[in-house]
Amino acid sequence: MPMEKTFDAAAAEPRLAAAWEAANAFAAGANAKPGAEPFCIMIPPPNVTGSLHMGHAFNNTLQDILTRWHRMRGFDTLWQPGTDHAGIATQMVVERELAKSNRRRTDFSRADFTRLVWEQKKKSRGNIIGQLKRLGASCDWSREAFTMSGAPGAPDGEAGNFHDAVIKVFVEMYNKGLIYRGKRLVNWDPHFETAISDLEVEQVEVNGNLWRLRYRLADGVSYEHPVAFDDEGRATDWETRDYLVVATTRPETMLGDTGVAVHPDDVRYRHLIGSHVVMPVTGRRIPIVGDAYADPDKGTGAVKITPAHDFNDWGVGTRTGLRVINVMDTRAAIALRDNADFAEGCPADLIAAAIERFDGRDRYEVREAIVTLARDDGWLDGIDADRHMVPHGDRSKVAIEPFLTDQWFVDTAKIVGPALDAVRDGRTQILPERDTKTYYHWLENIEPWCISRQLWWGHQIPVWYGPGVEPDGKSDYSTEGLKVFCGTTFAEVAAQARAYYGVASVHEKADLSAALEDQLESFSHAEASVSLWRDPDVLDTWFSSGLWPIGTLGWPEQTPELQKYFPTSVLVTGFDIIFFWVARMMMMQLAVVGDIPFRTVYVHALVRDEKGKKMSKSLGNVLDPLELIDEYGADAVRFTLTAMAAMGRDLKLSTQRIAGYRNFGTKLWNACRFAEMNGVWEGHATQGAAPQPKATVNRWIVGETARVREAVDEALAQYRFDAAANALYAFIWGKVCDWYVEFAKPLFDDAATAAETRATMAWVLDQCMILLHPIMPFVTEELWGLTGRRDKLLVHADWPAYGSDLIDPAADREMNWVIALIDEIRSARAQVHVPVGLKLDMVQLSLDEAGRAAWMRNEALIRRLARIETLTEAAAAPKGAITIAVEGGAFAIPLEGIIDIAEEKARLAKALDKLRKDLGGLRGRLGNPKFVASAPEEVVDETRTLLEQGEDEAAKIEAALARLAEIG
RNA sequence: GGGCGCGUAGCUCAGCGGUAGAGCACUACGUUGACAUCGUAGUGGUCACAGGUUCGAUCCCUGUCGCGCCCA
Repeated sequence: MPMEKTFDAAAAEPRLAAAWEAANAFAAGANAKPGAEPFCIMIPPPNVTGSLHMGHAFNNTLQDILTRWHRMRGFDTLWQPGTDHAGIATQMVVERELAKSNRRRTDFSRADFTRLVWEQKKKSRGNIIGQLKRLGASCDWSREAFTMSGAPGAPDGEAGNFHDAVIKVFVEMYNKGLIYRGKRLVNWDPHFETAISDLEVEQVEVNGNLWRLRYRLADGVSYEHPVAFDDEGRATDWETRDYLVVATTRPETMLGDTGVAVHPDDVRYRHLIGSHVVMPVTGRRIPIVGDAYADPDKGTGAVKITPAHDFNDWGVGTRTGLRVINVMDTRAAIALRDNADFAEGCPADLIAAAIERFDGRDRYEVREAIVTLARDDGWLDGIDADRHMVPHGDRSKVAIEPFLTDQWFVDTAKIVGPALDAVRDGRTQILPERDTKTYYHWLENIEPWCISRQLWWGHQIPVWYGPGVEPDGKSDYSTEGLKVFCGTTFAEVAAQARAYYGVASVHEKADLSAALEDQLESFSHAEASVSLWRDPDVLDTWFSSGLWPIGTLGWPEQTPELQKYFPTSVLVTGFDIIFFWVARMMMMQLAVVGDIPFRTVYVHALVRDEKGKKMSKSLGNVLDPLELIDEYGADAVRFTLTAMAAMGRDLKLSTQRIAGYRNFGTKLWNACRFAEMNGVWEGHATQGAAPQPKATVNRWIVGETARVREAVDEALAQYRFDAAANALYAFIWGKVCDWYVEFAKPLFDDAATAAETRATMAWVLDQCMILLHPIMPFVTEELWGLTGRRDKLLVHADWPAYGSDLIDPAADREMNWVIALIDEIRSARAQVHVPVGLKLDMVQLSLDEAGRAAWMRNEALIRRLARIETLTEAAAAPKGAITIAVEGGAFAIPLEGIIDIAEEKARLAKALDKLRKDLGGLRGRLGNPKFVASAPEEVVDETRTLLEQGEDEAAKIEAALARLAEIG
């Protein structure tokens, strides 16, 4: 059945994908040569509930190119797929679902809720995986991993040991002192009611106010505040104040103020350091402290200090010994009732009034209320509009609160060293190189990593608490006094506890109160026992995905895959997760197994819309890769992303561009169709070696093929995906289709050349399919199947290794001359408006030896492509002819009566003008003795040659012009 | 404020010490034995600006201007 005119991507893609799957084509080690070197890529696991966006499409296209390329080259290749359980994101999906029927997470038991999330996981997993498959991602799908596989409560079909790996790492790091628990100010997300890490906080610039509040000085103190200044900034007038004005963007936090800071060198205030103010509302007496954090140029120079609700204030409080008063609950509502810290040191009536007024209300409501109160009571000094940064949760999009809680931290300072060294000494290479700076900068200034999350979906922290034992033998159940047991299972922990407490039996209880209850009961038992309860928190998602390289390969089991594929070869990822993921994988792999996770990290940029805007749902400029695949085919989308993947640069995607590359696929398709019509594929089977044709044209295209193979390999070896794509585009369209296919037409008519041309064309087109396959897998696989008897699918075809040995320099020169001649004739014809279809006679005025030989050998195709009827020799050009000057010769085409003499004059004059300009430059250089002396010899030689050729050509054009002048 | 980039044809971008390229867009012509998802020919650039290094600078260095991004 003859080929269709175009490739039907929509129909072919599922069929081809099924064929690959049936052949197990992507399995680890498939198509590996004996003793092959391993090549392994770990997919950056998408969120299990996610769907494919343009960034994924880009990221996975690049990985697939590398994977397919290596697999075809016979490497022992593994592209490891999987998904991430994505703690907050996934829990959010389920909670949103529940909210539709007015239910909350807390309406369920933890186990029941977790079961719902597992169900959601099962339901959504297929989405993203199916979408990756539609892109053509050649992952070993039989090895699909999940960051929570094997976790307690995991349903059937979720076997695996990733959970074991995560727990084991936590326990080991805890035992080595790399993980600790601490009461610290953390970023608290009031929406999800959990701590988050620094990285999950986004700074958002918002329009707000700077409110100035008057805090009354205690003990009758007053001071002179400067109010007028001379030109040099010296105070010239003062007023007496018995209050201090502080400026704040967050008035509501004044309820937790425990100090006012001024700069120790600030002449306005420094004498007040050590004095006190009495707070409005609460009547609390708080000190004025000196600290360099107070910037004399910002606000009023005096800043209220709330150590419990601001990171900077926490620092000031720590340095100057201020109290810490927490006035908010986990949802960022003001919490004053039964708040002993708050009540301490304040008059009871004021406390009662404050509770009445503010307790239980949202932070923003209280802000309004405080400002109103301040205005009414006369301690609002003023309001200035102020634009400032407010930290927001990257998932919840609500303003985060610095919040004082007990959390678990990785002591990153202790494990950062090896991760820095590995990049510094080149064991791991980050590309583009500038991203190493980003990596260094972050790691060199690394902060402790808060890894506990107050969520239910995730790896529960393997820590159990029991009572502390005081010197007098009493049990201590206070938060600070608890004894921590860390182990991979309760049995392990129970053994530790039995030894620690010297008791025979240890029970596990749900929480502290259940444990206490049990403990009280145990007094009535004969046997001494202790009850422990597990830390309810789960680990940051990135803690587990930080173990992705070893975890997916089966660690802690010493699997053959781990032996073979670790350290992995390349990580392909976006720059936005260098900190989240890349740096942490480096630190953790080095800390846990003492080796780098990957040898190369290829960092790519962002996919933007065609105007350069970040794609976002709210802007409505999101291009959905799946819709694009539906419309243009996966190959077109892939090729577009590849061609635009200049290292480290954002790519602006337009559908026009995708359509252009879809056309490129069609172009190759039709070249193959042309071949089919000319019997090229009759009896064709994959050739092991390149053909050795005799005709110059065929020898030339074989050499060009060898060139592009080298270019593609070199480009891919350097991760220059764009260069690989462009080299193939230029070769297939610009060389094979534009010239070779055209040249072949007359060759097919000649019995002497037909056979070898068929063989050559078959080979060349095979090479096109092979070389293009990593970027455009579908159309090439389809063509491969349609065009010959094949032992293997194209996905497993042997990648060629031939090189410049196939280039025949003589054929190269000759074909370049032929192409230049055809170009010249076509250009001349078009410019003097000779109808395209008209066949003309041509006169050869002069031609050197090489030119004559070239003409002889290629006459048929020159005549055909330049539309020349006959060639005769003559010493001089006939009247009314156009002149064609080429290297080594000149031709004329008589066009008397057909062309406009003036037009031909103009054409030649223009050509001559450009030529003279070029020659002027060349002469100028050669005339400069310093150039001849200093420039490399080959550059000087080349310049001389160019000059000679140019002068020769100019002479011919001048002669032609002179002739035209005679005619008038 | 600190850091990293980027300013090349109308647009999107390659190039990078030897005198400027691609795709798209645009103009004219055209169904010549694959392809109109096409062909042929063409228009279009003091390579942001100013200095410096060099025989020679779009490319290297310095500064200026403009635009992004990241971290505070």
